[in-house]
Amino acid sequence: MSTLSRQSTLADKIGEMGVRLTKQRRFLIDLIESSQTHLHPSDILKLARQRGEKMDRTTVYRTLGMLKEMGLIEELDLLHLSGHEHYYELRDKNKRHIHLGCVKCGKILEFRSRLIEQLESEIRKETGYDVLSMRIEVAAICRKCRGENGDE
Amino acid sequence: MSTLSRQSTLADKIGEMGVRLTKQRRFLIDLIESSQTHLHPSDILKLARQRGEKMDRTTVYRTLGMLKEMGLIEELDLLHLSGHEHYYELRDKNKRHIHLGCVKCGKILEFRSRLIEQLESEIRKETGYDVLSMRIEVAAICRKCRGENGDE
DNA sequence: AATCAGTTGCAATCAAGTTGCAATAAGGAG
DNA sequence: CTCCTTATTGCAACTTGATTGCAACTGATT
Repeated sequence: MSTLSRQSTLADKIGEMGVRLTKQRRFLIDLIESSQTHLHPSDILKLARQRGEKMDRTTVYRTLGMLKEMGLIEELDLLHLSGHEHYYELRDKNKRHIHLGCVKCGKILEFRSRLIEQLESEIRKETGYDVLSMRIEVAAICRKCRGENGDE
Repeated sequence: MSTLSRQSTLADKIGEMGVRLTKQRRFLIDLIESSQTHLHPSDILKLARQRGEKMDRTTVYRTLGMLKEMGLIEELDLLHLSGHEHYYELRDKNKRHIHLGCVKCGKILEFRSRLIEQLESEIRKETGYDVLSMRIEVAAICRKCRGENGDE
């Protein structure tokens, strides 16, 4: 499940775009491609250091910014349920999804629906805007937290 | 179009909740209720100072935080098209809308659709989560900017 | 192997938002 | 209308997330 388990699509794409594939970029890309969770810059930095990679905060921000500009990753706020950092995930144009966060326990659930694509094409049709990306974040209370305690 | 043009619903609600209605809160509430645009903390502070109100950054943040907690205003990121500040707008439960931002000129368009309500009830039904608020922000290119210049 | 523009790391800086606490003022009691 | 209590404000210091300028380094092409 790590670095070489599958070909890095991002690395390929980046190479094609004439961008240098440095050790740091390779590490960050592998991390995002293999991660099951939403990562934020300090996560990435911490993981890099744990694995003995040389990596600076600045590089993390710059690389994430670049990947975002290229449309390869998606930036999330996750409703700022904890801190104000941004989170990042691999972009998958064919599988738009919603992030549903519980304001009590902080758990993030991903939710898919064909309504998202419908909404997107409605926007295109009615406004004439060219949609690049959509961010749908929902603040909610999960069943467990609702059951446990009415307030707090 | 200003302060007294209509009764402040927010001020009433706040009064009912046993919260002190100070000069600063009154000003901020009036401002948000009468504003046609999305305001961020430094806008509010600047406007207060221009009108000779005594107001501190801290108070702006605290008051916005309180109104947000009470569910009376909505917090937006507007995709961070300019800076990382948060924007605020009056909450209107019956009129959920999307914020559509042009990544080139920065213009924000509001867009309504019955698909939003459908999406919300679908989430409730399928996940069992109790939805408190939804934030839908779309990065796009407006017709004008697309026409003018293919890249940049 | 040599080259060199693209990248990185570091230190300094910026910007947004928060905290602790003394001074102030809202609004109910008398 | 004045007093009193306590919530609220303003200020200064601080924290956190992100950015910038620049010298040193390195990937990849010759």
